Amino acid sequence: MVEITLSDNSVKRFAEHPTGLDVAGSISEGLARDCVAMEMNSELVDLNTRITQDARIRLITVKDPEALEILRHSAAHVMAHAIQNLYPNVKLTIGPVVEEGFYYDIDMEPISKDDFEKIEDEMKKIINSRLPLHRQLVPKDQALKHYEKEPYKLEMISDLEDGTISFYTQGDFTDLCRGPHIPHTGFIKAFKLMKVSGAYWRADPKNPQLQRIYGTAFFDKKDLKNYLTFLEEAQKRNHRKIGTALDLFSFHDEAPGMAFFHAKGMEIWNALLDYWRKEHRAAGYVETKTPILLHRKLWETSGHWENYRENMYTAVIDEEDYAIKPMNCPGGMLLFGSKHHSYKDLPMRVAEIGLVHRHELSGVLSGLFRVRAFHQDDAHIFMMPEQIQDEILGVLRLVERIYSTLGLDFHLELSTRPEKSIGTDAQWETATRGLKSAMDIYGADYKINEGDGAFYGPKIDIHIKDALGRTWQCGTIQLDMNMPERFDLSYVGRDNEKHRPVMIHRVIFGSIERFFGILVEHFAGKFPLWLAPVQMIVLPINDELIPYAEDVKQQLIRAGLRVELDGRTESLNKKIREAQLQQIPLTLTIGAKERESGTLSVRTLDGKVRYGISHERFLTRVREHVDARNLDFDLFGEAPS
RNA sequence: GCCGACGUAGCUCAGCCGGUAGAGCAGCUGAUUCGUAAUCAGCAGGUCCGCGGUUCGAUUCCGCGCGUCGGCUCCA
Repeated sequence: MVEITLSDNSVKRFAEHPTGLDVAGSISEGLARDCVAMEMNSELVDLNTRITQDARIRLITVKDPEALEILRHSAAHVMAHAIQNLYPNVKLTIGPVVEEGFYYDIDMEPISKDDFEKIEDEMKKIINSRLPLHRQLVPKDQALKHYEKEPYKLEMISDLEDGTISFYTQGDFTDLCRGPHIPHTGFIKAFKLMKVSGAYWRADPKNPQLQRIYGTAFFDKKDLKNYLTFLEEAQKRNHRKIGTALDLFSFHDEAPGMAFFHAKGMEIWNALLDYWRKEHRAAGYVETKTPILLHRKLWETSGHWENYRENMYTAVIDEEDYAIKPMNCPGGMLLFGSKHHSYKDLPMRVAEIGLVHRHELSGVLSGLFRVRAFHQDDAHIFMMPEQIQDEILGVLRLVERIYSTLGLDFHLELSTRPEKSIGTDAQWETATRGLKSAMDIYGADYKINEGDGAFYGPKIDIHIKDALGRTWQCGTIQLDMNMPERFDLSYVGRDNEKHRPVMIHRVIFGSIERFFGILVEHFAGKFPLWLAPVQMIVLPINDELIPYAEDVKQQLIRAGLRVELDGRTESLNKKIREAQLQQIPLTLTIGAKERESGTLSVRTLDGKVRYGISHERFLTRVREHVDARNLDFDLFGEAPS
C-alpha cells in the first residue's frame, strides 16, 4: 500500500502501485484527461510513472506553466520523428524548449521554409496516431550501441555519467531524453514550424553546421492563433516600418549600423531628452560632455585598449594613436580627476548624453535595436561607500518616475560577483549589500543572477515591459571598483586624508537609439501629445481659407507647439486621412464657421470630432496635457461641446 | 565574423523558361474648392545594390563584394 499526499495536502491511499494517471483518475475523469505529467517529491516525471512508495504528488495539468514546456519538448520529438521519416539519413543532435517554442538541431541538407508544409503534414500524422511516449532506462554501454550511427548522440551519451540513461519511444522513433513527456502525441493540439537557420554543433564554428528548425506548440488551437496574432501585431509595430512611414529615421549603406535621424525623429528625440533633463536636474544631476576621440594613453589607463580594442574604431592622427570612445566613463574619470574634491562635494551626480561607437559584428546589426553608433544617457555618480544605499535608491526612484511617465512597467535583477573579478571580498560585500539594501528599501521584488556581475562590480539591471508585454533590458546601475582605481581618483575626507571614491555608472534609457526604437513599437507610432513630432495639423477646407489657417498655425507655434499646415489643393477627406495615417494627435479643420466664430473643430486620433472649441480652451487643455505628459489622447472629455 | 533568405522608381511591390522593365501610392502640371479616412486627368521618374564571368544578348544564370533581414556567435 502507498500513501500519496496531494498538493492540497489531502492524502490518498492505494492498494497497488498506481501511476499518476491512476491518481488523477481517482479524483475525476476531467482531471485525468487534462493531466500531462506530475511532480513527485519535487521532481517532474511522466504521468505513467508507477508510484512505488509513499510520495508527495502534484499533478501537472494543461493549465500549469510547466505543462507547456513538457508539451513543446514532446513536440520537438515529434518534429524530429517526422523529419527522420522524410529524410532517413539525417543525424539528430539536441532539441530543447525555448521561450516561445522549441527547436531541434539536425545535421542534414539545408532546408527552407518551403519544406515546412511537408514536415508539418508528417507531424500531423504522428500526432493523430496518438502515439504513447514510453520511457525506458538503458545501461550506458547498450545506449552507445544503439546509437552506432548517430555520432552526435554518441558524443552526448559519452559525456553523461555512467549508469542508466533514459530514452523515450513513440512508435518507431526513439530519442535520448531526460523527459518528462506528455502521455501521448495527441496532446499536441496546435503547432507550427516557424523558421530555420544554421547553428553549429555545440555552438562552435569549427564544428559542422546544423539545421536549426524552430517550432511552437500549444494545448489549444486558440492559443496558437493568439500567438500568431501577437507576432503579426509585433510585425505591424516594427520600428523600421513605422520609422520609414512616419519619416523618423533611416539607414544608409554608407554608414552601416548608424542611424540618420530625420527632422521628425529629432522632434521626438528632443522632447524625450527635454524631459530627461528636467528630471535629472530635479534629482541633483549636472550635465557634462566629453570628446568622442581620445588618445590611446587614456584607453590604456582605462584598460579598453587591452580588453576592448577589437570593438573600437581607431585612428592615427599626427602619428599618434587615437580611439573613438565606446564608453563615456574614461572621459568622465578625467573630468573628476582634473580637480581636487572634498567629501563635502559628494555625492557628485554627473550626467552625459554621450555618443559612443562600437564596432559590432555585421551579422548582429538590427534596425535601431542593435547599432554601431549610439547615445547613452549616461551618468557617473561619485560617492563615499556609506552613500551607496541612498544613491542607488535615488537612481531607482528616478528610473521609476521616468518609466512610469512613458507607461512602462519594469522589474529589477541583481547580478553578483563573477568568478573572474577584481577587488577584495570586503569591497564586494559592501557593494553588494549596498545594492540589496537599496532595493529592499525601494520595496520591489528582484531576481538575483549569481555570478552575472561585471568583473569590476555588482549591478542592477532594469527590465521594462512594453505595450505588447515584451521585456527589454534598458536601464542598468553598475558599481565600479575598477575605474576609480585605474585613474587614481580621490577625495579629501573629514580626516584630511585622501580616499578612493566609489563610483557607479548608470543609464536609464541605455542606448537612446534603441530606446527610441522600443518607444516606436510600444506606442505603435501613436506617440502621446508631448512626444509627437507633429502635435497638430491645420487643414483649411478650401484655398480661400489658407491665410486664416496660416494665422491659426502661427498662433499655435508661438504658443510653443509643433504645428503643420496642409495647404495643398486636395480634398478635405484626403488631408484628414493622411493626417490620421501620420498619427498626428490633433487635426484642426478650418472652415468658414471656425473663422466666423473664432473656434476650432478638433479631431483626435480615435476619430472623434469636437466642434466649437474656443482657442483659449484649446490652448489651455493642450498645455495642461503636454505639461503633465499624459499618455491618453482624449483631451476634451466625453461630451462634445 | 558564420549560415540562410533577400536587394527592381522616394515608399510598397509585380516581372514564368535570359531578348536592356511595370503597377499603386508619393512627386510635378492642369481641372475641381470640397465639412471629417483616398476627386479626376495628364506628365515625369529606374547605373534593376556594385564589380567580374558565361552568352550574340544578363534585372534574370554563375562567382566575388557591399547592404538588409532571420538565426548562430559575441556582448565591459
